[in-house]
Amino acid sequence: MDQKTDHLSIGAIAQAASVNVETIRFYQRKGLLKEPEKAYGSIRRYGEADVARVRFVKSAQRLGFSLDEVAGLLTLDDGTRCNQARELGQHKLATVRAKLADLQRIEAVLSVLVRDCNARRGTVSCPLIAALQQP
Amino acid sequence: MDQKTDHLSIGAIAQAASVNVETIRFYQRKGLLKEPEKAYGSIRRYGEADVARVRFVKSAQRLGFSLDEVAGLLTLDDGTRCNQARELGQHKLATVRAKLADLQRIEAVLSVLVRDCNARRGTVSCPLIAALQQP
DNA sequence: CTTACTTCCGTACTCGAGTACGGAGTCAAG
DNA sequence: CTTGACTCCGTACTCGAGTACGGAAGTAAG
Repeated sequence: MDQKTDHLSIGAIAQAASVNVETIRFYQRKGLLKEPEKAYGSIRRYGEADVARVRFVKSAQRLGFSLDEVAGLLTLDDGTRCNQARELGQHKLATVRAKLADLQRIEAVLSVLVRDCNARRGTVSCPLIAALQQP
Repeated sequence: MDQKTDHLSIGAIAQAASVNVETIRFYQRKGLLKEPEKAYGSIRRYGEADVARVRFVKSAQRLGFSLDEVAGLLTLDDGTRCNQARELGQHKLATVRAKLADLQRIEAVLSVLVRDCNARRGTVSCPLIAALQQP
């Protein structure tokens, strides 16, 4: 990438991306992050692009993507094989929309349960628990 | 619980609750489900209450509760501590809503990316990654 | 130059949520 | 009463996503 911005040690990139140093190394083993060359028998240096990449992994992960899926999303960043990338993007979009629908359903159920819990205070049994009893 | 309805073998309860036999045994080891006594050197029998309990675990799990959290909910099952159950539910609801917001953002970005993929050829940076930089 | 942190790298461990295995014992149909 | 399926139980394995450990080499401040 941009050579002149590759100045961060592994500890610095880890801190910048709010992850553990070991996590950086783990991602490198998984192929999610390249291992930069060590200049002159020295230590590896990372740049802002690497920080962004790690943050991206973490963000996508919070949305329920597995690391393998994130790896797939990251190939969209290539820019050189647009057709394959678009195809992959379309597939991911479908799964995103499915997850979205699931979460919306869950949100609806949970919010009703929590609200009823408030409203029916004093009633014999707890509606949240009762509601979960039915399949 | 109700003795006269305790007639199901472990295979039967597993099937009734749509889980694996091993999952029943796993839940017993976790303390999520009691291990019924075996009547006279025979096999263990389960009742409808046990089926309901397993289904409860599965339902709560689908709402994003971990098994430990489900265990917590189950101890509140006497119905007298609705407030505590509500608090657990509220906390879950907050995390679900956070996920929803993130997911909606990536849905928007991903759909734009897919639509503009071909037009975007040659562009250096990836809007997908850019979109996930915030929080 | 010394001392105290970092990095490097491999291997190994953790944790959650199960699944699989294998040699008993038990049950139910024929 | 035998045969085949099911149960019991312990142990061990899986898989994803990291964390921890430990010795050797590199680096930065005094």
